[in-house]
Amino acid sequence: MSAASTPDAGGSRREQLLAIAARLFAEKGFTNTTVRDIADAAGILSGSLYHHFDSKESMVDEILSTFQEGLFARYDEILASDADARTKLEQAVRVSFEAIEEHGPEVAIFQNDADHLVTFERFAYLAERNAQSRQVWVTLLEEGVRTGVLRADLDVTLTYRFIRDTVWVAVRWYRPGGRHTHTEVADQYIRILLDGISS
Amino acid sequence: MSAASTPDAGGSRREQLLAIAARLFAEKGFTNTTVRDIADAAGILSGSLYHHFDSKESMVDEILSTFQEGLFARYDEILASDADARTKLEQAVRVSFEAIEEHGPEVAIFQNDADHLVTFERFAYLAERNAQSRQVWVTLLEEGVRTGVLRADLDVTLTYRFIRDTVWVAVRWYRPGGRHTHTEVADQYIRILLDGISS
DNA sequence: AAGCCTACCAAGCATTTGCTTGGTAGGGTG
DNA sequence: CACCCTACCAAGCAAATGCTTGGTAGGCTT
Repeated sequence: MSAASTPDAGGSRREQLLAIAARLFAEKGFTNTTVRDIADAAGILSGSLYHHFDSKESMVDEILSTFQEGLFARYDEILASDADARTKLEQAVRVSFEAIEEHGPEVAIFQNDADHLVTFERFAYLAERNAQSRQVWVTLLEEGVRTGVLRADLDVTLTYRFIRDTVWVAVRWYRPGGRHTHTEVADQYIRILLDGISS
Repeated sequence: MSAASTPDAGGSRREQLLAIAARLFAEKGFTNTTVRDIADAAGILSGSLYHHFDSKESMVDEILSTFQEGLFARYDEILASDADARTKLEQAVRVSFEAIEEHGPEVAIFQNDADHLVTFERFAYLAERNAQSRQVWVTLLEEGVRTGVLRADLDVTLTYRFIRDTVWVAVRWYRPGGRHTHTEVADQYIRILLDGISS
């Protein structure tokens, strides 16, 4: 096999630059990160970025769409499985914390900048993904209520919002290699979500 | 009483401009809101803002410090009361959702821009307030575990993060006058937090 | 009537921003 | 050896940005 097209161990130059950009976008926000910031971090001049990408927008576009494609493929797997609602709910939570572990910058960008980006036609798919995500959680919650594993008096919409927000906002403080693994965090979160903190 | 200094029903001109700025900062972020945006929304030219304020920074400074002063006064009241830990925890949650109801823009600004602002010396007090907030929740949780109203195996630090994030992130979707009052949202949240969603 | 204060306008300046243009060095291929 | 491709540099442009400066209109006080 010829390694001519991707000579670097860390992926193609294009992928390296996207990883650098993702980290900066996550740290400082999309609009607050300049193309000069990205170029400096990569050790090149800002103009040189335009050899690889059309625009700053196309960078964040590729970062987000690639990430979401992978994430929703995993959600779909869970939805399609024949486990009970409680198990599927747990799996969805675990997959989310796994995404924070493996794709922290992408999650952070989506959390911080999606509202702004979605106002451009180019990023309309972000709104669709949002609706899709809502569908995943609401479906699982309703199935849980119907099969009796969740409280019958649950406000499904409100609960969906609590779960969505709590899971993803963890990207603000979770750091790989820190005091807890993402699996431990997911376990604790699932315990609180299902059984509460009361004794 | 002379009404010479505050002729307007909606507060002084200064306060009006701060309210306009707060709304825009919350919507688009601090750095992504220009002084021309604020001036346009107020119906004046951007230069005229500098008759009222030293800088864009001093606007967000006044917005955040005023808000936090009021919020932490309420937390202190709760901490000083002689109710049991569970009641105090509930009260702290209710006060937080009340803040979202009454000071949505301020909460949103703190959530979205505090990380960035705190890198300037001028906003060092934001980090202190953060530590203070942590102290409030951790104190209540530890008291709850000690007095037996909360599970003995609770990871207090992790639980604190879950509560803090879940409560404040609600500012992203909660809208006054919407389908639920802030009191109803607080009730549902407390129920989930304490008892879980499991049947 | 004189002076002062509040609230604003009109114009512009220095810097930063995303992006463009024309060019070059090095390596592989026919 | 001629050709081409990838990856970059050097220089700069138009627009946007925070903020400054000098001035004006209207009301209140003395």
